[in-house]
Amino acid sequence: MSKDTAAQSKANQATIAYKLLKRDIIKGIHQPGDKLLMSHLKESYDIGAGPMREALSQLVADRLVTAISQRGFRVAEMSLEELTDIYDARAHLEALITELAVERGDDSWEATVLGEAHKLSRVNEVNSPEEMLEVWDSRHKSFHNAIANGCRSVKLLELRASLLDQAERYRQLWLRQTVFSQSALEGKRQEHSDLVDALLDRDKARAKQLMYEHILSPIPVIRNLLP
Amino acid sequence: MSKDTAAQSKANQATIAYKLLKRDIIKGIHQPGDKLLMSHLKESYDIGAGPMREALSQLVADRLVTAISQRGFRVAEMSLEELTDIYDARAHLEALITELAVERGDDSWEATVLGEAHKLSRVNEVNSPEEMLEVWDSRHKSFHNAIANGCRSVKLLELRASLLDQAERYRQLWLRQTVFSQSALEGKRQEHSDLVDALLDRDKARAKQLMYEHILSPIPVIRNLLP
DNA sequence: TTATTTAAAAATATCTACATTTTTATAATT
DNA sequence: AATTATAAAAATGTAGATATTTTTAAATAA
Repeated sequence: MSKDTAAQSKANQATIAYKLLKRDIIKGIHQPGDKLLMSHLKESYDIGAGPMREALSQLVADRLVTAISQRGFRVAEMSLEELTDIYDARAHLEALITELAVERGDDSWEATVLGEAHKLSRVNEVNSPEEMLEVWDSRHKSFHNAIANGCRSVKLLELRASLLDQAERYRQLWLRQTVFSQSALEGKRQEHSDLVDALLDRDKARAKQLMYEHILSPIPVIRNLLP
Repeated sequence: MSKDTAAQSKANQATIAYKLLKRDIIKGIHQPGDKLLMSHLKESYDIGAGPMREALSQLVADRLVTAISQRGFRVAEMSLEELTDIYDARAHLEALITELAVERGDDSWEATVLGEAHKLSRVNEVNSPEEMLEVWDSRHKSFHNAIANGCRSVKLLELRASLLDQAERYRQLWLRQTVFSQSALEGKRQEHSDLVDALLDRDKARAKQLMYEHILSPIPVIRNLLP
């Protein structure tokens, strides 16, 4: 039995429910503002009320769910204000982390970044559009993670992960538009290439600026798609 | 009945336990690494296992508690590595937020900062040393919050609050040393005064740099006191 | 003897089923 | 229409059952 399977089989009900519910909220199966009825959740995820509440509290900490005492839980709303706020924060934080990565990253960091950039530029041998979406997104994330990891700050990376989670529902809107448009995809390719150049040149200011703009670039697309 | 009292009386068991346990961990009543035995917690906080687990999961999200499935909960360890990591992240984040506050803060922000700075400089009419500690800490926090609020970014302020929570056990070590030393207190007074000058001058670079150094300054003190 | 293995017992964590409290929806009344 | 009473639904909490881990002690091997 693999390590993951073993870990999964040991995971408690609350953890399992947390992962499933988080995935379903990001997928949009539970829409923003939806009431998360305990009786419904218990049935859907085949779990008792106790562990279910535990999972819900964790999602409240993640800001994907809101709670009102004695009145239950709802999927967190999405709004233009929040979109702007999250992306502003992400852009500034990612720019900071990029700056630190250029300062602190070593040779093996450079190598990893280069490798991930290459993999991302070669997303071709896929069968379905759905697979394309999945593969590109996964490699895009790996590429950006590789850059960020250079900052060597556990806490900054945790804050970054928290903002990424909060941005994920908005990102999903942008992702389809981008991956299924040759011109948009080519634009991203160019941005990533410029970014890698600045990183390898150890040009802190330029890398920081490029990353700031790169993070903010999806906003107009998302703004149009927001319900 | 006041709004607060009403909210408190309506709060559920998990929320009450969360607040109490968090306070006790920060106070050091539960020491780093301590096992948080469910039977003991249930008795201490007079609560069932369900809500207690809910409170514990939230503290895991706050990084004040660690959990291992089927093996329960422990108070998160403290370490020199974590001290360095948290304060590095705090310094960079607070510097960023200060920069944004100088850019984005309006007249009423300036006024509030000035007002809080004044209150902090006038911590005198106190009876006991313990009260001194409490009042100075509270006003010091209000002063820094006032500065940070100028950045107008809900999400960055949330990330800041999260790091503050994680730093709190380390900060407590520094606080006593500082508040009970006339020279240390005078040093802080000077730093705050310089900071306010830079903010009101709208000198972004200087304010950012001063804040960065101000946040890092407690590290040597804490390092000496760390068990 | 000392160390290691095994098996049973105890302690502990976790979950489920049910009980209680609170909110919400509906109907009746003013 | 607004208010109150009533019933249904829902959230929250409790107690005890179940499963897992840890401890203990005995047995075996080095």
